[in-house]
Amino acid sequence: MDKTYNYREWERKLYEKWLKHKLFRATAEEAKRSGKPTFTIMMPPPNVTGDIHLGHVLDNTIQDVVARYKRMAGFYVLWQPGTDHAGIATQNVVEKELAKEGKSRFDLGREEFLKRVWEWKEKYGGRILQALKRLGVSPDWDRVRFTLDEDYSLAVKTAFVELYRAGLIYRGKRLINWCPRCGTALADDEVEREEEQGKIYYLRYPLADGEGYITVATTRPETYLGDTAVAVNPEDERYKHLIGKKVRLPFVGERKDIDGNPVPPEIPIIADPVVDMEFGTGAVKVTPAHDFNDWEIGERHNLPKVQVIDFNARMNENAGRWAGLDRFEAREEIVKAFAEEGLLEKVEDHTYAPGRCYRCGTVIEPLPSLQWFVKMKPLAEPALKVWEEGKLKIIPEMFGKIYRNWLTNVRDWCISRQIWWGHRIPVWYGPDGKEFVAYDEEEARRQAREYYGKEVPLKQDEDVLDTWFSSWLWPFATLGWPKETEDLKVFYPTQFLQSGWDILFFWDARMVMAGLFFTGEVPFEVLYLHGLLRDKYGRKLSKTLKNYREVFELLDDYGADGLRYGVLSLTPEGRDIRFDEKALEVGRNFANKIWNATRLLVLSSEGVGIDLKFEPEKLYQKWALHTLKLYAERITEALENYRFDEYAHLIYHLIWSNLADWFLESLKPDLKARDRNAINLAYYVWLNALKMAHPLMPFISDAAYENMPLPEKAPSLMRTEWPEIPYSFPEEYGEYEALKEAVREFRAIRDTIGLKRAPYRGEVDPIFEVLAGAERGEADVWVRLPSRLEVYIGLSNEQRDKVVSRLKKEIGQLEKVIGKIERRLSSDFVKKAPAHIVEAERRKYEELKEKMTALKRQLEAMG
RNA sequence: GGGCGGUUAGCUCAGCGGUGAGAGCACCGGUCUUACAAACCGGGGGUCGGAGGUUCGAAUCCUCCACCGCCCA
Repeated sequence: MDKTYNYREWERKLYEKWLKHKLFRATAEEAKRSGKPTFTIMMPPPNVTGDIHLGHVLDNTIQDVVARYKRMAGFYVLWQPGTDHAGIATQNVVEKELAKEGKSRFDLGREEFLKRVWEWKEKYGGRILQALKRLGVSPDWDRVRFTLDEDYSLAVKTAFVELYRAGLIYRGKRLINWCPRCGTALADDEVEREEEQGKIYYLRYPLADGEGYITVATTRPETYLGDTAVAVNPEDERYKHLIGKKVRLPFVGERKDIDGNPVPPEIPIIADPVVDMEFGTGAVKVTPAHDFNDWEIGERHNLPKVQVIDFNARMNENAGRWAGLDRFEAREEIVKAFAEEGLLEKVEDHTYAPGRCYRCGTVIEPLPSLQWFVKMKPLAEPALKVWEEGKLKIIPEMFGKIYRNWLTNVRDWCISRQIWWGHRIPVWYGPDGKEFVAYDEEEARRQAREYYGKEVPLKQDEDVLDTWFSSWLWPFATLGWPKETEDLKVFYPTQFLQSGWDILFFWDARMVMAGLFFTGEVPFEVLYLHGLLRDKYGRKLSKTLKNYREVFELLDDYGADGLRYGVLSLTPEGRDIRFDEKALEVGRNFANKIWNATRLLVLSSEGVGIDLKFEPEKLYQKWALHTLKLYAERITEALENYRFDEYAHLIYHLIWSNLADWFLESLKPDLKARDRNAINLAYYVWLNALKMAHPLMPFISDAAYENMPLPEKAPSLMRTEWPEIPYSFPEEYGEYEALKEAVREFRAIRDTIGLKRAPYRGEVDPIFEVLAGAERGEADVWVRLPSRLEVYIGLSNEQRDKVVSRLKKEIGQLEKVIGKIERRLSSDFVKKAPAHIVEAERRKYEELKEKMTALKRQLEAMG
């Protein structure tokens, strides 16, 4: 074995081996043949043209831990991988490429453009999955699905048609979030808001009937051109007398509303209770066509809707002299015009939160537009119910409340996107605009023939569906739905789904809705949400800040296991993760520790027949077996409860702090003596520890396993059984723990004097000598260790003074504790606390008291 | 405005009613002890955000306050 663990080489070698043995493969036939219960995990499909980042590392480490653990625990595991077509993001990437050639997608036309995107996808689409392999993850790569696969497209069309026929999809003219850069509508949750510094403008609107004006405050003066009312609070004494009067919008001629009807520049002053009297002047301009609140007000008061900004974010013909200007240029010009006429009262700095496109950051423009929507209420209610009834478990619990809050307030979902890359909406229109919803054109034609009584030309909707409209079908569409496949029967519903909390609404909640609606099943038993990775200062990881390193670099520097360990051990339950490379160092060192400990075992047992047969004899051996058992129980529990950070810490503590630091040190004399029984016991202990490390650190554990001369071996630890340790030695465990305490105290005293070895006296297991650096011998004084065991360290007269202060300190501490227990034992505690607690407290008191007397006597004897 | 969290050692976090408050990192001192210096041994360090309350017992439960953060409008 090499002196240090060469992870690069082993990672490559082992992954090849795992693939060669088809260890990740999962088929319905084999699942049935195995007779095992199935356990299905759906990989959140990464963006097909995206690059791997730390979020993927965390995502996939968690899934791999679960997948490998469940396989070992006796389940037949399917981990379904795949990628997502990420409509807007991918289209953006290709459009950017085109832009370099000076072209737009319209220059190419739909068909040619899509060809280009597919080319791009073929070229780069496998990249992210390839990158995941370096992490050592174990999904069934033979089943990779893509949301634009032919089968998958059928699922999407079916979903659309079924929802439409159930009356849950409709087309309507609504105010939607429009990204002028991406040129598409967005769903509400695709809009992000963050506070920024802006300005608030106070505009004077002259009253129509003559003298005076009313001042409105706005952050978006350019939309005044589309104002159709001024609203005040009905309780507002300042404006009560103005309600019902009209103002005349300056510089405005006749305008047309969105239905083409003329709208005059005189607009009413209306009263509406939503108006905040404290904000600005207490009077607000109402622009129903460009603001969601105003849209609502408009609906209530039957106001016309005047659009003044077009889909390119330019002012339209309703803007009169400003028509054709960009909306922000128009703002400047309009403010200037108001100022010139003395209609600008003032401008103040103002913090506000404009909506921005989550894909490109452009300020979104609310625009009235004809779009397709999904009615969410009827889908949300059952999704909420299954959680309330415990049929869906959300971990950590806190997110359940957030899930509930969202589902309770959910609004209709705008699913049409004005882009080309995606699932084209399966709707065809007749010459009169009549819509025919069908799986394909042929069926639409049939419907049209029936409707019109003759053949008419049909035109398919130009738009595509929101990507989430395809990914919400992922748990069953990947398994063949709507066909009734064997896969679906065997592997669905699934057991475990994990994601970052940021897509709880986008994806997780919607999958529950879709699962219930289309299959009548909760699509997964457990929804596990983890936090988002941030830098060590708590900032989001971002390309512009460059506050992170590439995953490949981290893999090179720390190895896959180091990265996996580091990321998982950092992950607190539910909260965001402050990423620090230091944690990866810990992981890398841990892997190296495992390697070296294995090396000790292997090198020191050459020539000894390993058959894993042994009899627990010595104290340290029984302690080790008991420790192994304790940790196996705790680790299993942590994994069963999806407490991954705890799992990471437990396995670290077992292997390093217990087995390496104590067990292997205690074993050394027996190794030297080539004690066959001791060595086989050690192999047993070590093998089981490696098994428990395997889900988190598959490479180093398997590398160690490969190096161990065992009678028979599986192709990977993943194909071995999860440990259940049938040994229990509570007595000896306690005894050895006391011995550890004595060893530490002996070492500490020896250290303060600066000795490498020191004489000792007392009844202890012989291993004490090895561990403590103690030997039988003579001394001037014998000092009792402040341990439960009666062990003495022998000192010369000169040395003892150095120890006195240490003893005094220990006595002081003990006194405090004893005092506390004394008070407790003479209080109501004795009467009211449960008997076994009181009993334990009494025992402890006696023990400490005894120790105290011994120490005090000792101190006196030393003068 | 509605909802959800957090505040424990210098840092990141665990502990979430049973009792000298833990881990890793950082820090200080020592060590080439033949698996490992990516290591070993030892050490210092916290009035568990504040104030009340419940309890025999509170970092842990309740109330209020302060500060920080997230989501939705």
